[in-house]
Amino acid sequence: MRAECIHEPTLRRLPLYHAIVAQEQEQGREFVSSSLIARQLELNPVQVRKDLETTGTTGTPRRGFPVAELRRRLESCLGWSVRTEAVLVGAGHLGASLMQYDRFDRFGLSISAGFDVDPRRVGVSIAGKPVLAMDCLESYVRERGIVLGILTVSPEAAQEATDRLVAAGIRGIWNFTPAKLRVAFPVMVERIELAASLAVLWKKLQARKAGMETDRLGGIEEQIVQFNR
Amino acid sequence: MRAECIHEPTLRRLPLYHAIVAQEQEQGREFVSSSLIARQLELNPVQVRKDLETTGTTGTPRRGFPVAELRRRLESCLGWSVRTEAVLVGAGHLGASLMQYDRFDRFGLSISAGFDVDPRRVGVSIAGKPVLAMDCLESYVRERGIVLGILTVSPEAAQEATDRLVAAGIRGIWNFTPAKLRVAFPVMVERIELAASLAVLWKKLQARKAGMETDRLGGIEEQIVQFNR
DNA sequence: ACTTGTGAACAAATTCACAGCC
DNA sequence: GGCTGTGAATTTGTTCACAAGT
Repeated sequence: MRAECIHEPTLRRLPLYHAIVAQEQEQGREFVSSSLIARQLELNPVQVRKDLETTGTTGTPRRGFPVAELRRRLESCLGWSVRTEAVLVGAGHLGASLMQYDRFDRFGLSISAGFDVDPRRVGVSIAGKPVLAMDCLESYVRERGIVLGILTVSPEAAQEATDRLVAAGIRGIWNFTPAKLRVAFPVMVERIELAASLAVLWKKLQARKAGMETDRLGGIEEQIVQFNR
Repeated sequence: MRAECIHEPTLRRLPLYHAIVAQEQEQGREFVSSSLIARQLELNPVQVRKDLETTGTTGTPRRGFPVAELRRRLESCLGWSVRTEAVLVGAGHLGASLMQYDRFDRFGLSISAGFDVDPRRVGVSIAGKPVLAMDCLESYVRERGIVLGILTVSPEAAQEATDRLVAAGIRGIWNFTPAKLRVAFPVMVERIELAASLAVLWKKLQARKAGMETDRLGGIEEQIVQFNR
């Protein structure tokens, strides 16, 4: 709906809500409350309500939010109801596992082909999708009007692959490499930040230790638990 | 150093700074300025300075920050200077690609073994690391005092694998599955949020379209470019 | 009781403005 | 001129407090 006014922190929480809502729906529940969701995710119920409000769903007091409608709206806000075709560049182990990952279906994402420089990988098919030679990339993307590229090449090869995707007319790149990609304006990049995630985990582990010490001294424990989001 | 007072948004940017600093160091540069980093990452230079300040590095006017020291301190804050052993559970395609991923070395992470329920995967070795049967998990973890588990099993198997890791005395779990894991307090979980990342990318793509329309009407373009972080 | 929904208060994060230095 | 460093202002995000509905 007015999906552009959902701010990023909220957007990033929506998939979590969706998982719970879907699970509750499968168990036949018709209404779900913000506090139920909050409890399971260790979040503040008000935050959950505010987030759900941005999806346009309206709950009824004493009962909660209607599960079916909420799920539909979450999926719409997440962009899961629109099907988008993507090509994947770099059909190594990581690339292959993404090509096989059937869950992308629910996210509205379908990978229609993989590309690789290595001739030994070219010609095989992974999960029914062909792995093609890099020569075919531009024509394939252009002919099919593909808008999204998934990048799972080595970091050294990342920029060149990007340039070719951009030249072929791609609009967005989902970057699984640690490289910072240089792209011209209208192309959007979203990177999976492994290093950042790991850094946060290291910090949580440290905080845990610190927390347990203050704990022994009769300190607070809630703030530590909250880390575990 | 006083790594506990680094807040999360800053921490998540540190790997980006590190990549640039390392690159500049390899090119023989001795000083790097916050504005140079900011330009490359499309960030605000003040933010870069404030972030770098939390690492304890102090720059000198007109020259910038000393590259070698800055890099060392970044690595220390990121936890890359401490070596941590991990086990990986779920040696499928994704698991295998993580076991082979040599870049984890720099992050202070070393995966010493993989575990899998599938007997066809057990016994092989990936990147010189053994893939063992799940029966051996607890004893392996306990004997070696392993603190970190990497979870790359199917979402259905995630909770059970988690319970076994926790029972074996693991302290943190790096969760590559979409499952929300239930763990007892002192265990910390950090999840790679594919769905959230993809949702953000969908939104960027929409925003791009909207941005280009307002652009045509003589609007602003900077805020859109900023998305591309 | 238990819920939604919301304005106000609060906290966190970012950006601005400018002083000081080379 | 270009740079660091920092308090203040601003923006953004979260939580509180409470009215209202069932």
